[in-house]
Amino acid sequence: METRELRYFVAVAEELHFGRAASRLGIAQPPLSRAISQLERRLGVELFHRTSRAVELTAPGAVLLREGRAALDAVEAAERRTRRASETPGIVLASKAGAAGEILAKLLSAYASEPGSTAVDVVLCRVGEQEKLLRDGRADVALLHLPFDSTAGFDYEELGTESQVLLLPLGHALSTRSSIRMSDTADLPLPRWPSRMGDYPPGTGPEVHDHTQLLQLISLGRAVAVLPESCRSQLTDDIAVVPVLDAPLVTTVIAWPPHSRSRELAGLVLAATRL
Amino acid sequence: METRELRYFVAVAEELHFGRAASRLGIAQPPLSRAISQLERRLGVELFHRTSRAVELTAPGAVLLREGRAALDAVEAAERRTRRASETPGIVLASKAGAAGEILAKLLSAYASEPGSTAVDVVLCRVGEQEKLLRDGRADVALLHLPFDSTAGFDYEELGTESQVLLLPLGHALSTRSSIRMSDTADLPLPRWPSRMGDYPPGTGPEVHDHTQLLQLISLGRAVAVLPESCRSQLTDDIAVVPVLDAPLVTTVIAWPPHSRSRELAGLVLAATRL
DNA sequence: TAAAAATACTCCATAGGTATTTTAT
DNA sequence: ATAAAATACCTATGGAGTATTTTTA
Repeated sequence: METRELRYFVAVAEELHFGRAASRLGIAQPPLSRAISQLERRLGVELFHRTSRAVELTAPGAVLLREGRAALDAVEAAERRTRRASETPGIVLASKAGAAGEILAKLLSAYASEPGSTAVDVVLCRVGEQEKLLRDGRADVALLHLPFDSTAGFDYEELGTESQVLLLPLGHALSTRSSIRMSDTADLPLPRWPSRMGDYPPGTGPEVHDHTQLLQLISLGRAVAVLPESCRSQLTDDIAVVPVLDAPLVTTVIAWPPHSRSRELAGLVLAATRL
Repeated sequence: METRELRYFVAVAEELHFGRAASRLGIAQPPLSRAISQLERRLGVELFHRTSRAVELTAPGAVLLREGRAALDAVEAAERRTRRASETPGIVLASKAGAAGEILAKLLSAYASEPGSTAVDVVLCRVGEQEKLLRDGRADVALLHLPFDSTAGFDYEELGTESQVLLLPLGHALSTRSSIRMSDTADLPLPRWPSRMGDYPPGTGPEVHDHTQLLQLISLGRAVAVLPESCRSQLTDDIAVVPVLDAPLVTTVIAWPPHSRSRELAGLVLAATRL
C-alpha cells in the first residue's frame, strides 16, 4: 500500500463524500473514485458502502482509518525527523500553552546548565495536541498531564503529582469557601475542552483550548475551572482560589516516542527526573 | 514520501550496497540509484556517503532508517489488520514457543468460556519476535516476559511474577545443589539468545531461539539455562532443576498496540487479568 | 584496474484530467 | 429529478529497463 493511497482513503473516510474529499486533496473526483476502488480490489476488501446519496465506512474500513492514520503519522514523522536531523540540532519540546509553566522553566534552565546539552525549542500547543505532535514528528518530547492526556504508545517518566483547585472570579458566591467538593461544581460554567478528535462535548460552559484563554474567561466572570494548583503562579489578583478536596490528582509526566533515545533526549529526561 | 521510496531506502541502508539492495528488491541497480538520489533531493538531505568502494549511512540517514522501519511496520499493520477484519473474525495472540505454556492454556480456556468470545489464533514465535509481530499487524496481542522483552510502545497489563531456576542435565555437578547464585553460572554453557536485530552475541554457549530447542540441548548435555520456574511443567525427567536465589524476577505481561481496544481484545485482556 | 555507483536514453504503466453515464433517493 | 459516484477515454508524468560512463580505492 502506498502512502498516497492511504491519504486518499483517509480523506474519503473523513469526508464521507468523494467530491469533497477530492477537492480537499486537490484532484478531480473520478481519479479518486478509481484510486479507492483499485485499493479495495487490491486489498480484496470493501472499504465503503456507497449509494448515490451516502457513503459510509464498513467495519474493515474503520480499521483501516484507525491504522492508516497512525501509519501516515509515522511516515510524516520519519520525514520530518530526518529533515530536522540534517538541519538545526536540538530537541523540540511540546507543552500545553499556559500549563506546566513553572516546571517547564525549571527544566529548561536545569538542562541548559548541563554539559553537552543542546538547544530546546518549545512548542506551545493546545490541550491534547501534544500526542499528535509526538506521533507525527513535530515534537521529540512532551509534557503531559495525567489523567487528562494519554501516554498510550509512548515511553514516559513521572515528574510530580499535585492536587487541584477551583478558580473563580473574585466575588463569586463560592469564592469565600475554604474548600469545596466536586459535587459543588455541578451547576457552574465549567469549560469544555476539545476531545481527542478536536470537537467539543455539548454543554453550557465556554469552549476553550488553552489555559491562557481560560484564565481570561474566568477573570471576565464567564467561566470557573478546576485546575492543578501549580496554576496559582500565573494568576492575576482578580481570580479566587479554593481547594477541591476530591478532585483527581494530576501527574505531570515527560513523554517521548519509544525507541528514540538520542543522547540529547536522554539528557533532557534525566534533567527532568532530577527536578 | 511514498512507502516504495521508504522500502528502497531501507533496503540500501541495510545492505549498504546498491547492487545487492536492488536485487533484493527485484529491480535493476540504476533505477534504485535514481530513486535514492531523488529522495535525497526531495528531502534536501544527504542520506548516504558513497564512494565507488563503500556506502555508509549519514546521521540523518540513520534517523530515517529507524523511523522508516517503524513507518513501514505501521503501513504493513494497517494493510494486514484491514484484510483480517474482513475475513475471519478473531484475535491473533503471539507467544514464545515453549514459554508461558501453562498460563497460555489457562487463558485460552478461561476466555473461550466467556460469553461473546471469539476465536483466538495462537502464533508461536521465536524469542523477541512478539514485538515485531504486534508492530506489523501479524498479531493483535502478545504475551511478553519482562525484563527480557520490551513493552516500549505498547499498552499492557501484568499477569504475574515468578522467580527463576537453573536447568541442568541430570548428573551435572551442580544438579545436587539445593540452590545456587548467578555467579555460579559464570563458566557454564548458557545459551545465547538473539538480540533485537536477530543476531547472536558472541560467546561459547549454543545459539537458541526458542525454549523447546533449548530444553533439547539441555537434555543432550550441551547447555544449561536459567529460566522462569513455570517451565517446570514441560520438563522431561532427564533435566534437573535448581533454584537461583538472585536471578531477576520475571513478569509475564499481556501487551497490545495502543488504541486497538476492540471489544474482543478487551475481553481477552480482562480474562487474562482475572487468572 | 576493477568494482560499483551514476548517467543517458528509451519505454510503458499508471496517475490524473475531461466528458459522460449510471444509480438511488 | 437530481446529486453523486462510476465509467470511458485520453494525456503525460515518472518509474523501470538496457547500455554506458564516471569514479576512487
